[in-house]
Amino acid sequence: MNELVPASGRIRNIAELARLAGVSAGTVSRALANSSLVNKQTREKIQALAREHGFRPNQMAKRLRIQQTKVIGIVVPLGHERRQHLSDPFFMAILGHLADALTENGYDIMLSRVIPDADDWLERIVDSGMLDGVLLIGQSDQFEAIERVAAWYKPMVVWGSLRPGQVHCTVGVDNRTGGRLAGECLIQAGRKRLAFLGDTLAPEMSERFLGLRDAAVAAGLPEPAQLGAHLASDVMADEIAAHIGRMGTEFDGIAAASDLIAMHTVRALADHGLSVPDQVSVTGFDDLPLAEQTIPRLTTISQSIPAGARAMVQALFERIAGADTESVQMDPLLVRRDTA
Amino acid sequence: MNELVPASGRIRNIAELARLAGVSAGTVSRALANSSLVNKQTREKIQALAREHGFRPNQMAKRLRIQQTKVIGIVVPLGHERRQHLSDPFFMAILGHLADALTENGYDIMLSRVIPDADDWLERIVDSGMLDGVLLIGQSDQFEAIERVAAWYKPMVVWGSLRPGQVHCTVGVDNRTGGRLAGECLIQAGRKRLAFLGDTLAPEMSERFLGLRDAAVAAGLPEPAQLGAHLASDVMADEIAAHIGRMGTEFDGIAAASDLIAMHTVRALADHGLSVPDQVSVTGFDDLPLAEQTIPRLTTISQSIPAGARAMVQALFERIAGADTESVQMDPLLVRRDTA
DNA sequence: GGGATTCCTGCAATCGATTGCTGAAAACTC
DNA sequence: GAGTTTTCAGCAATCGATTGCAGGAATCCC
Repeated sequence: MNELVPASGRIRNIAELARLAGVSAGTVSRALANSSLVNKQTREKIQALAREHGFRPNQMAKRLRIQQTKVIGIVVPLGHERRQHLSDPFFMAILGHLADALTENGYDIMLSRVIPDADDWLERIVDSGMLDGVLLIGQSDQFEAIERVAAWYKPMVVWGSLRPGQVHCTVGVDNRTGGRLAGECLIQAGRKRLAFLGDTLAPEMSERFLGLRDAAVAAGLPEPAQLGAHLASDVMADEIAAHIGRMGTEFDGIAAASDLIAMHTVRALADHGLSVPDQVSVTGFDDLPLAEQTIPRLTTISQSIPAGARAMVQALFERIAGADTESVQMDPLLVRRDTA
Repeated sequence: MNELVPASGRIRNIAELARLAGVSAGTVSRALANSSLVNKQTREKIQALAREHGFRPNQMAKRLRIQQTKVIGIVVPLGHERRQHLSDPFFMAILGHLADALTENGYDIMLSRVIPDADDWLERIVDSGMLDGVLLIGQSDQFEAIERVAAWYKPMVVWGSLRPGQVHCTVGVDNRTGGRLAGECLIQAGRKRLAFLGDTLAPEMSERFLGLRDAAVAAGLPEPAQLGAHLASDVMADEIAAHIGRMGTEFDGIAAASDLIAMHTVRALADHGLSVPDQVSVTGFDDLPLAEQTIPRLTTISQSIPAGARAMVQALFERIAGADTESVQMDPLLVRRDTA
């Protein structure tokens, strides 16, 4: 009967299915979209045929035509940390929540871990024609590049800190206040020799340090030391161990730049026979789910990751719809547990 | 001069750039691809023009034409665990390594977290025309669905366990042996009342339990208990705490189904005044980077995640190239630390 | 200078969908 | 039964690239 259609083999496109059904491609397209423009019986016949042959229309073609990809890019710029993995737990935690919110709304996720060597890395992503919008996790040291793109590309929301006058829309916590809270907590615990453990290249991080300094200054203490620690997990542990080994009991209050750094710090202190929180107090930053499960449990500054992810997605959707959204700065919260 | 081209505004496509350069669209396409088919001077002129106007060709169109998307789907089926997040640390760890390997080879990553309610969830992903290949993390309870698709869709590699005669290509660790190693470790530590903590719905997990049972039987011990624990992090902690609270000192050797469960277990035991490893021994599974940083450090079964990720990507590339690849089963390794 | 090569460039088909427009057939109105 | 409205299917343009083929111009060879 149907010598026009390859008897075996799968149906490759809408035209083949159309021939099989004895209608035109346009009709098939409408039928599969369940459009009332095509007669109910024809519609159901075509749908049944599609099901039977396991045919599904090519999304690439659809999206090209529609000019709407239903894909959001989630991008982690690793300008200052070339060796950091995607496996950074903070990133992973927020990614999980972003993925939940986006998939619920019918969007797919394209993941890019970018090491910004070419200076148009963000333009390339944004301009690829593959994305309806972009979520950036962290500003890294790429503030300028982000500003440049934000000037003309609206559907982009960035997790990070807010600088006065910036163009791009950020969602984040007030890192300076967070740093201050950590400092105040250490000071209340009677600590006087404070240190900040973590690199300060990314703006978020340097603000946390400044907050810690604010607290120290307000309490009449000397300026805290700043000890670098990379975020790449393979070297972080060693670096922290080296710091702890070198400094001995020079510091008695350590504000870590992240929960992960704090965990490593507690571990390294234990290895040197220093007990937390009896001899040294330690605070983290992020309040990852893990922070509650370590022994001792981590005292930390909560970023409210689920709320942050929701805010990012909401702002992004508004921007995709054409609105202009303000940046969101959430309040950090001190979560007192066992390490400070 | 050029009234054909919108004086302001960005260049939207190759045709506009062609008009600007005074050549045809085809030539622009070739020039941007740096094809030697176009004269060097024209080529450079066009490239300069593209740079100047910040023009980048639309990837969607290119990929439709090329029939090659340079996108790999990474999919986590959550059949048995509807509430599990992407933030599961094991998934995140392997995702990090997969992302590294894929981006190095010029592929983008499309992330899907799927709750398989419709039974053609995998067909829909594989058939979307958006992907050159698919990596599945975990078989969940979807063995049949995966087999069905693997019968006709070659470029797919699955992290999980190997059943005799299966069609789909897996990479994973010998989970049964891993479970046995954990059991032997507990038994060597003098433990006699063993329990497995974790759900056994996914094949990987049930094999780990069977391995533990093998070890118990071989040592003449009674069959270990199996205590369910969901992988969703928000309920896991409570469930584990409840188990520990209920069982008291009924068990003295606990093989956890994952490092995360082990961490929660150690924490819950500490909350009940039970010391690890003095009173109870605990083993994990996965050997996540975290396992080394907890206090006490976790004794666990190593899955060698980096090697596994590399193997998955390599097998996938071979399959994309048309080859048929064998499943890979890696040897698990007992990593003795402080909890058993 | 004539014929053979080489070098470029443009034309038009193609990838696989969607959708505005046109008009034939069916249904309805009076 | 003529005229009007509604329903539904097909045609062809479109999204934005890539690429095989054809052929004109330039170069080379003798």
